[in-house]
Amino acid sequence: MILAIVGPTGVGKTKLSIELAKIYNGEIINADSMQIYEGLDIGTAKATKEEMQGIPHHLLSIKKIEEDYTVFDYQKDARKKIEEIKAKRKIPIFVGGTGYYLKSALYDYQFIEEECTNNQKYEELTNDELIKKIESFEYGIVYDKNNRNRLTRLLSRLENGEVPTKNEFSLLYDDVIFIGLTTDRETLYQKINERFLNMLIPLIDEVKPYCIQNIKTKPLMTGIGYKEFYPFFENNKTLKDVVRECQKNSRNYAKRQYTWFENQMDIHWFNVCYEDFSKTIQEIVEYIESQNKNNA
RNA sequence: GGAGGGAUAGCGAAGUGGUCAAACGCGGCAGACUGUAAAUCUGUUCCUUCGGGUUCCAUGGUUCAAAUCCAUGUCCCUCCA
Repeated sequence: MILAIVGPTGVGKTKLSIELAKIYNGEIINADSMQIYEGLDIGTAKATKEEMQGIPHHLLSIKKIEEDYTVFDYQKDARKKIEEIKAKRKIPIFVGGTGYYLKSALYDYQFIEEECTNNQKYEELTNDELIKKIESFEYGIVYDKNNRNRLTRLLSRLENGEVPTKNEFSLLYDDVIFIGLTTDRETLYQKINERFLNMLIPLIDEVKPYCIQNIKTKPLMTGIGYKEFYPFFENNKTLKDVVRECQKNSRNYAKRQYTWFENQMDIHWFNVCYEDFSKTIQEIVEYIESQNKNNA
């Protein structure tokens, strides 16, 4: 059995994962693209040592903020972790909000080995020129004409000799149980706003050194709760505005996560009972049991 | 008390007689996703039974035609006393 706990930011995935790990003798594999990085702890709401309660956590804080890490790396790392944990006769429990990472690990995504991923050679080209080059391959590919990131990546793949395939994926493992944690939108947004306010003071301590030293590596420039602080320390924005922006970005992110999970994966959703979390756990355990019975 | 300026969709803001259900930005909602994914990109945003219907502070007027012109009123801002 492999458990995969998904859901939008701020619903309570971490808490659930640790409870389930205790019940099923599991080890947790992080599926959050930002928690991969060391030094991004508060803003990514990483589980603390105390919260982990001795449960082993994998792929957490494994990279330095100046290191690159992509789905390609994640897929390899995650699959290796599955084998390692299974070999110990323990249960791998994926937890995280990065749907793409999770899907790449558990479904049959195939990434071609490449020398490096520098797309700098395309910097000079306009989108139209990129498109022209893409079309010259005559694969009849559907592309996002304004999405520069994806155009350069697509062209890079094509020039690397890759032949595009259909976008349908199937599960690599037949014993994965997907558990989605959710709540109504209003409650979620309220939770997100509150959670950010509660982490604000320690978060400022965490981000400040990066801002002051003007360190702008990829994770710092993409992570919500990090990138927004740079203008504040340059005195171009008030703290109030930064807070509002972080909360808004988190809310928008949560929405995008729903879009992914609902349309890219087959998730069984559970409404969280915040008054009595044990009820939620109970409900999920029952579901897991029923799934195991079906599989047996 | 006197002189000006303004009131436009959830918000900000264009528009100054017809091509205006009204640019654009923000916010909201929905979607896409094969190496940046907490990223990047797309669509949509007065109501609608998709035929239409009702809008640009209010009322009245001019005109074939008004968000746009005129009158009065209400509220807001600036300046003079």
